[in-house]
Formats: sequence, structure tokens, C-alpha cells
Amino acid sequence: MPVERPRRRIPEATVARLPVYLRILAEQADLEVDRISSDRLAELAGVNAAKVRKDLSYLGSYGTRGVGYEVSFLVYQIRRELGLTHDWPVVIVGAGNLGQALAGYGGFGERGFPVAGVVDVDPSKIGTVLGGVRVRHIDELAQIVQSRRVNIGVVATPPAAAQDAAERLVRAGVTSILNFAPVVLTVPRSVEVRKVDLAVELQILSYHEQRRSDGQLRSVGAAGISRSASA
Amino acid sequence: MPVERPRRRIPEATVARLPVYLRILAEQADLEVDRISSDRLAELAGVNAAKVRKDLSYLGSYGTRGVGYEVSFLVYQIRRELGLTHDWPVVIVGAGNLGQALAGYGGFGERGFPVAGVVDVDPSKIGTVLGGVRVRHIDELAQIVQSRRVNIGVVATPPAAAQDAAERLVRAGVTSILNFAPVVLTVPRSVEVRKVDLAVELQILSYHEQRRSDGQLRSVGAAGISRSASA
DNA sequence: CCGGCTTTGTGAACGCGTGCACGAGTGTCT
DNA sequence: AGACACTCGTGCACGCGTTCACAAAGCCGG
Repeated sequence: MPVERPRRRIPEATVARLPVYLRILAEQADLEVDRISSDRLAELAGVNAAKVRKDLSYLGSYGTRGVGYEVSFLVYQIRRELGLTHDWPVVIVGAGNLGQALAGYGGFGERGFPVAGVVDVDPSKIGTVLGGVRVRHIDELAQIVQSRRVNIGVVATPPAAAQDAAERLVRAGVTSILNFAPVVLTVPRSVEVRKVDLAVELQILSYHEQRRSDGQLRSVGAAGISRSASA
Repeated sequence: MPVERPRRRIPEATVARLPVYLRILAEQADLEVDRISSDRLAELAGVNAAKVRKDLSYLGSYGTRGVGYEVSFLVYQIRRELGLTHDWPVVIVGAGNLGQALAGYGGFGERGFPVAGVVDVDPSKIGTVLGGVRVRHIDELAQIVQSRRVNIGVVATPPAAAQDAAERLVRAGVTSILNFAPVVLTVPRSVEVRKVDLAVELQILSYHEQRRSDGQLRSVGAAGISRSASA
């Protein structure tokens, strides 16, 4: 019997870092680097070396003590673990500003996520071509998902339409959603949702900026003045 | 002397949720809801009620037992804490697909992050207008940052140009960076960086999808077969 | 073949964030 | 006024993730 991998659950935090390691390792492979230490990989990934080793240890004991990891082998293992051994076609809902940019991005297909379709409700957008894909009516969503075996949907609609888009995706059979709309989506527990929210990111940065200027005021000026960073 | 707020450090996890609460509260205010319970807010934000209360407690004791929180007051407090009492102009580096989408997005300025400028290296892009802003040469970056008092920079360049873009931003005086390029940026510790990486998000979803199909194979088929989701 | 050098893999301690559970206020109704 | 229903604020325990530190393991030179 073949060696059945333990297949222990990989912590989410680790899963989120694996793609980063993968990208770096692929780059190193292009540079004809064939071995790499956890130290070096950690440096390139901007994390702690122990973390790298622990992360990689979830995949199995693929390093060699005293030597490091074989780059190409690691690439293979990570790709396998992330399910990147085959393509995952995605469907994009919403052909607005963002949907267009995503479809035209290109980096999508290259990285194993070809755009199987783009749909919208707006008749004026239907038929236009984005990144080699013709925009279709949202009623064709289910048909696209089924014929192209799509598991991943991208919500790139205005906020007000996002929940409906998500529901259509779920009904069509999609089990993972990447949500760009600034809305909390309600979906069955079995559906995996990840969100990318520009406004949230900027506001987090704003928080830190504000804190920074606060601190300056505090140390430079007299204490106790009412807070205002307006200057 | 005015009541100096404790100003204890707010956990990052909480900071990341405050913008979500803020958006929901603003919506509720528009709906003329003037009071809200932690339970209701939790439901709308898709989180636990205890978490909401703990998060809000970092801002101060602004709720009323037996009643809830006054929506408009909470909105004010969160905005203040996040530093959203004034605008934070941002500068976008890279006028490619993504940079254009971001500049044209509109939701930027509305939410307090007006686009102070867009720069690129490509002469063919300079002078074109995106979302009301003319694209300028990257050499003008420092000038823009200084004259418009920009603290936040957005990196929307191809991967190979991202590190250089970041360094230029830092040199120009930017202290927070939102990075869309799939690259780990190296910047002084004093600079805050947040990244938005499409490929990473999709690969995380891929991991879960793969895991899902794996599990199905495992329970449906016989055990111990080598793993391959190629079917 | 041995000793020294390198680097992995992981046990253990620590710290942060989450969620429970409950005391403490607040409003309402009789 | 008193009883009751409601909801906040928070102490506490738990679990996950990070980091340290070191033994185990492999390589190399003499």
C-alpha cells in the first residue's frame, strides 16, 4: 500500500502563507536555485524561519537536515496541497469597473484560474468582450457553472447587488466565493467565502496613521489638549 | 481639563472589524434606526455578540445596559477612532489595468480617501485621465506627496516594479502602503504595509475546494488509493 | 571514520483573540 | 415601589498560532 499521507488539517494561518512560499519558490526555481534553507525562504517571505519550518512540516518531512529543501520538490508539494495540480475555472459576476479589471487582468488564467465566464444584469454590457471573454446575461450563470464545472465565483457587483449575486452563485452550484463588494454575505455554512475589501484596508491604514500623529502630538506638544489631527 | 480618553491599544483583530461595524451602522443610520443592540449588530456583521461588545468596549463604555447603543454616536466614535474625521488623500502608483480601475472606482473619494494623484513610468499613459485625475510621471511623486500631504500610497504596478514603487513612496514620505502587487515588500519598520493579493485568495479557496473533493473521494470510494483530484 | 558544522523538525512556553457566563445597570409594567 | 425583562461590560478559561530552543540528522574535510 502506498504511503498514505497523514492529511492532518493544516492551520488556516499556514494555508494563507503557502501561496506566498509557492510564489517565491517558483521564482527561485526560475533563477535556477535548486536548494533553499528555511532561513532564506523566511527572509524572502518576510517571516520567521521557525514559522517556515513549522508550516512546511505540515506537508510532511520534505527537508534535509544540514542542507535545506529542494526547491522543485517543495513547489510540487505545495501545489498539490493547495489543489493547484489542475485549473479552477472561475466565473465573475459583475462587469463593472472592477469586473472588467479582473477579467482583463490576465494573471488569473496564468495562475490556474481561467475565467470561465463574466455575467452582468446590465443589457448594455452584455456582448462586450473582456479579456477574451464575452459578457453574458446573469441568467446564463447556472449554465456556465455547470457546463464548465465552476466551483469558484467572484462577486464584483455594486454592494446592493452582492447578496443576490452570491445567492445565484450558490444556487448554481458554486462552493467558494471571493467577494469584492463591501457587504457581509450570508451563505450556507458549506460555502467558503473570502472577502477583499478596499475600504476596510484603507481604514485600517487610516487608524494607524491617526495613531501615529496622535502619538506625535502627545510627545511633542503639551499633554491633555483635545485631539485633532487636522493640522 | 477635558476627559482624556484612556487610549489603550486596540487589538489588530478589532481594528479590522471596526470598519465593518462602521459601514453597517452608517447603513442603519440611513434607515433611521437610532438604537441597536450588540446582538443585532453582530447578526448584521456576521460575528458573535460578545465579540461586538468587547470590540466596542475598547472605544469606551458607550452603550446603555438594557437598551443598546445609539447608532449615530457609535458612528461618530468609530470614525474618530479610525481617524476618519478628515480625508486621507492617497496616491496610486501604476496606471495599468488595476490602477485605472482603482482610480475610476469612485468609492475611494466618497469614503474619505480622495485620489491625490496617479503616477506611472510609461510615457504613453501619462496625460490620460482616470476618474478625474490626470496620470503624471512617477518623478512627480515626491512633489505630489508633499504638496497634497499624502500619507497613504497604493502600489498597483506589475510585480517587478513594486519594490521600486514602494521605495519611491517611502522616500517621498508616505508612511502607509496598500500593496496590490504579488510581492513581499521590504520597507522600514516604521512604514505600515497591507497587502491585497488576488492570487493568494484564490489559492486559499482552491485549497478548501481540493480538500472538499478529497474528502468526498475518501468517504465514497475505497480508502488508501493514491490521491488525485484530476477526475 | 570521526569531529565539527549546518539545518531541519518539533516539544514546550507564551501570548493573543474568542466565547461563555454572569454581575451590574436600565427601562417598563403593574 | 417592586418585580421583571433586557442588554451591556468584563473576568475567565480555552484554543490557536507564534516563537524559542534544542535534539536529531545529514554533510564534509582531514
